[in-house]
Amino acid sequence: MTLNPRQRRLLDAVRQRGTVSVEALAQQLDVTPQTVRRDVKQMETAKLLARYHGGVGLPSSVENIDYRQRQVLNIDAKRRIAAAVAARVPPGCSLLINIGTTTEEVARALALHQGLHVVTNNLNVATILADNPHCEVIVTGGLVRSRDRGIVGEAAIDFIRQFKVDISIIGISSIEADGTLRDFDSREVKVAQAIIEQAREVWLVADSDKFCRQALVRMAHLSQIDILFTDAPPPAELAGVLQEAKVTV
Amino acid sequence: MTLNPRQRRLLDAVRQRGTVSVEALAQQLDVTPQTVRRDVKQMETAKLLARYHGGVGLPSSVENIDYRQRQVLNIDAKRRIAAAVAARVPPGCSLLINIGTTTEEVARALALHQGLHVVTNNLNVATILADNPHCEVIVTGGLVRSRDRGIVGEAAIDFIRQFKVDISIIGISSIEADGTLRDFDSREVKVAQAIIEQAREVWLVADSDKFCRQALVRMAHLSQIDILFTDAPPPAELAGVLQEAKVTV
DNA sequence: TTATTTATGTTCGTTTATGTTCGTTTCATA
DNA sequence: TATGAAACGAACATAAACGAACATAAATAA
Repeated sequence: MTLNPRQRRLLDAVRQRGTVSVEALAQQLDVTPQTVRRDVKQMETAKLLARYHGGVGLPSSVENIDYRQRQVLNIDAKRRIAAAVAARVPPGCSLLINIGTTTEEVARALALHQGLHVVTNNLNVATILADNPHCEVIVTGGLVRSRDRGIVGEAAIDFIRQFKVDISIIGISSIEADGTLRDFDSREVKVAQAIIEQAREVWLVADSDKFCRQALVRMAHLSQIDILFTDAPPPAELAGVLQEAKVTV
Repeated sequence: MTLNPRQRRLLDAVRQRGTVSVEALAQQLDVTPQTVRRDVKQMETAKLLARYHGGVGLPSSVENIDYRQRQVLNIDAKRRIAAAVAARVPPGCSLLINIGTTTEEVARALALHQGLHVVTNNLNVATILADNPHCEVIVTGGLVRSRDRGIVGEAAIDFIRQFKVDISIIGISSIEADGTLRDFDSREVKVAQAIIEQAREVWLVADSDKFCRQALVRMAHLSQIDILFTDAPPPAELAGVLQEAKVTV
């Protein structure tokens, strides 16, 4: 289905807030609740959202729920980060992009860039960028993790080692106060390390939620990062560590 | 399509502002709304922008249209073929699945199978099957073709050569009367050949449209196929050639 | 020049989106 | 379980947008 601007705003509002009442949507979109219902009805049949008595929510969908929800978390911040990254990516350069919801937003933001060469181990990123005919997309081989459609494993690492790119764009699960970067999955970490090694420049994208989170496996240290893109000033303890890196907020 | 200067300005205005009303465009371009509509109509069919009642916006993301349309072509037949294939795939076996709309339907039909091991060079198949947690999905590395999200190139072939699977499921563009199987893209053909070589058994899926079509590049011969799944009896000339193969209709 | 095609404006009947009203359904709570 | 308030949806009303058909002017060809 093709969405008109109001429907798009509606969808954004729901994605951002998780669940919204019809009344609130009506007020926000400046139409009557009846109109909201009509929109919602259509978008429900298109599986874009789910409705319940009194409001609207995201579709529970057969797809991986927790990933879907995580994707929604902080979507605004991620979009802003993605836009900032996209603005700095020169046309015609080569990129390595890893797994993560933020990096997926980056892929979306790059949809209109010209002449990019992108290597990724994220099926979603590959799918998004494959739609851009001015973009050469190379996907790594290997095992697909169903949770987030990331590709991990030795095969993926070997594959990545074939390339040397201008910029690596990586997402992360946690940034500790001393600048240690961690993730939850050791296989993913190994891939990310390879991605870091094969790039002339490394950009980290992380919304502010990541600053105080805990994760298991050490991936790298902030000193290996050239630019950090985020949406809020990092906590004070980190500020010192960040001296080594150039930071955009 | 070729755009005249006014249409170019129109497109610029929409790109810049996101969504614009027909009325505003008419005023800005100094023509009547009717003319704007005529322009917009053309540019819509050229997928340059999306229209809705009252105005114009950017096309809702970038889906590969002609592929989408092809996907719908004969969808019923493809579903039936896919169901027949799925019914014959034993649980826990290993599969190689190549590019094609029919093979994608097969992937959908396999969504509930248990313990499959699937290698594919089709991003769509990988995405569909990755949603099935009881299924191990391995995607080949290589260049993503934006037209249909297939992965082609030397890297993909080398990758496939690492595996030896129970069954290969391949789609095709054309089956000639003498049993020659052809496709349009030589890169895709090379991948398909590798897929055939690495399987203990080869299943071909092809709806009846494929029987009388022409295509460029020779991929294989029916004698290399073990089972052909289709939706209508093949033409008489083919029947003889099919003696070598076991056929389900 | 004249004829023909093309692009645009004009008119008007048709469609669409949205608001309004009101009877029905759903939900929470007594 | 009964009851009332809130939410819902069907039906209708209306204004805006749309598109077909025709008119007209400009560009092009003969």
